[in-house]
Amino acid sequence: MPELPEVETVIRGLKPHLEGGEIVDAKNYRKDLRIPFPKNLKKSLTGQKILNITRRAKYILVHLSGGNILVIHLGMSGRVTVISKNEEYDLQKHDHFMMAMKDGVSIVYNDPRRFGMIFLVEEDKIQDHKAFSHLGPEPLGNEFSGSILAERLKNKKTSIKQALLDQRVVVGVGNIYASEALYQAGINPTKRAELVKGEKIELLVRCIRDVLNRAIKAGGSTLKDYRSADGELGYFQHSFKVYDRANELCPKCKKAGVTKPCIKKIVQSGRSTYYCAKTQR
DNA sequence: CTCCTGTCCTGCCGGC
DNA sequence: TGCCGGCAGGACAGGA
Repeated sequence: MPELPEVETVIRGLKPHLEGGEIVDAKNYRKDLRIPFPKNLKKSLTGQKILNITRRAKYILVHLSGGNILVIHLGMSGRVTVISKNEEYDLQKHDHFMMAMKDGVSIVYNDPRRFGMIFLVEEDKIQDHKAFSHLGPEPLGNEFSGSILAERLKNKKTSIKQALLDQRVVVGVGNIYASEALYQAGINPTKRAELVKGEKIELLVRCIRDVLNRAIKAGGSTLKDYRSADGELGYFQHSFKVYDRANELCPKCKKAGVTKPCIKKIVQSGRSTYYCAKTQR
C-alpha cells in the first residue's frame, strides 16, 4: 500500500505522539507478520525512550534510547493508529501489535495481508542488515541526481518502470508513483532503462521528486483532519494523473484538445502500469 | 551478475 | 443473493 509519501505521512503523524516518550508496554498478538516478531519484544521495548522517528526507504525507524531501532514496514496493507489517553479502544480484526507510552498514548499496528514487518536492529549495525544493505539513494535527498540515476540505470536491460521499482536504483518509489513520475516526465514505461539518459534523466529526477513531494504535501493536509496516522493515500489519490485511470483522457492530452482516451493499462512483471500512449515516448 | 516469475495473505469488486 | 476469479500500494527467494 504505502509508498514513500504515505510512510512519510505516517511518521509525521506519529512523531508528536511518540518522540520523547517512554514505552511502558508492548504486545504482539500473533507470532509473525511476513517475518517473525522479535522474541522478547515486550522486554526489549519496555522502559525504552523514543529518541526520534525517521524514515529510510519505506521503513519507519523508531530510534530507542538503548541503541536499538524498532523497524516497522507497512507492506501493502499496514496501518498505524494513534490512540489517545483515556480513549476507548476495542481491538480490531488484524490488529497485530500495540505499544503503550507512559503518558497514556498508545499505537496499534493493523495489517490484513500481513506483508508488513516489525523487527529490531542495533543502530550501528543497520547498514549491514539485509533489509538495508542494498538500498539505493533517497529520492528526496541530495544524493539523488541525474548522474547518480544514470549510473544506476547503466546497462539495465529491464524497462524503466521496473527499474524505478527496484529499491537498489532508488528507494521509496512504488507502483503508483512510478507510473505518475514517468507520465510527468513523458517517458514510456516500457523503454529500456539504459536508454533513458541526458536531459531525460534530469527531467525524470525532477519529476520523481515533484510527484513524491506533492503527495507528501497532500498527506500532510489530510493529517490535520485525522488524528490517526494510518498512511491512507489521502487526497492525493484524487490527483493521480494516470494511475488507475485506464481509458480516460490524461491532462496533457485534454489540454491539447485531444478527445480520444489516451491512458492505457499494461502489465509489467505482474504489476499494472498506467501511461499515456500519446505523450509518453 | 541480471532479469523475471511466483509467493506470501486477506479483502474487495465485477461478472455470472 | 452467492460464488469465483482476478487484482491490490511490497519485498524477496529461486530459477533461467
